[in-house]
Amino acid sequence: MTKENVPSFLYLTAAQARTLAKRMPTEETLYELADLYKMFADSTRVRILSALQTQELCVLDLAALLGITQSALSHQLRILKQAKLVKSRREGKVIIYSLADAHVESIFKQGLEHVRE
Amino acid sequence: MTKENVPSFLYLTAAQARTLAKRMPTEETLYELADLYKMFADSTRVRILSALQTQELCVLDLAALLGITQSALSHQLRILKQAKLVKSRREGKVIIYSLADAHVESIFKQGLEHVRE
DNA sequence: ACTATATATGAACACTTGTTCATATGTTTA
DNA sequence: TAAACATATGAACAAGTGTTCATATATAGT
Repeated sequence: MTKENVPSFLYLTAAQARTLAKRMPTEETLYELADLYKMFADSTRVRILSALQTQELCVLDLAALLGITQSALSHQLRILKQAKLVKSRREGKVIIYSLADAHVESIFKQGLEHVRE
Repeated sequence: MTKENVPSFLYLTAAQARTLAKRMPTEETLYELADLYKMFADSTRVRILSALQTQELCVLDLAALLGITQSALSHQLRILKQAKLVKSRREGKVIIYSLADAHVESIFKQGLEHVRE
C-alpha cells in the first residue's frame, strides 16, 4: 500500500507533499469517482440518461427514440443499472426504466453548463 | 441526418416522441458532454485533476506525488490540455500545470457528492 | 400448450485507450 | 557549445469497451 521508493520531488518538500496529499480525497474515492464518470463517458449512455430525464420509458420505445438496437440498449441498461443510475420495474410484458435518483440530473446539468461554455 | 425508417414505438405516439426529443439537448451537445466526462473517466486523470485542485505543480512533482511515470503523466497532461481542463506555463526549465477554470472543481465536487452517497 | 412479443445475455469482433520504452525537443548551467 | 535536466512525443503493445448476431428467458394472448 505504501510507496517503496521515495519519489524525488523538485520543488516540493516531503512535508509539503504530505499535507498536499492529505487535502486530496482517498485514492479509493478517486477510483470510484472515475468509475462514476465512466458511466457518462459514452454517448449512447448519455443519450439514454438524457431521454430518461424527460420521462420513464420502456426498452423498445427508448430504442426507437434513440435509433439504436434493442440489444445494444439492453446491454447499456444493464451497465447503468449496476451503477445504480437507473432502475426498472415490470409492467406486464414490458419493463419500464427510469432514473434512479436526482443525482444523475444534477451531474448532468453541471456538465452541460461546462459544455455550453 | 433524419431517420429513414420510422421507428415503431410501443406506447409513445409519434407526436409524443417529437416533443420528448425536443426536451432533450442536441445530439451534438450530448456527444460533447460524453467527451467531457471521458476526461474524468480515468483514474490517473482524476488523480491529476485532484492534485492540481490543491495547488499548481510541475510535471516531475506531480509524477512523484502520484507515483506515475513522467511519460504517462505527460501524455495525460496533453489530453487534459487539449480538453482545456488544465493550462500550463513555463518557468525556466520547468513547466507548471494548473486547472484551467473553476468548472473542473464544480464538476468534481458534484461527482464526489454522489460517490460519498 | 403454442405463438407472439418484450427484454436479456453470451460470444465474437472491431475499436479505443492508457502505459511503456526509446528518443526528441527545449532550457539552463558549466 | 556541451552536458545535464525537464518535458514531450511516436510507436508498439495490452487491456478494456461497445456493438452485433444469435439465442435465451419471460410474459400475454389465443
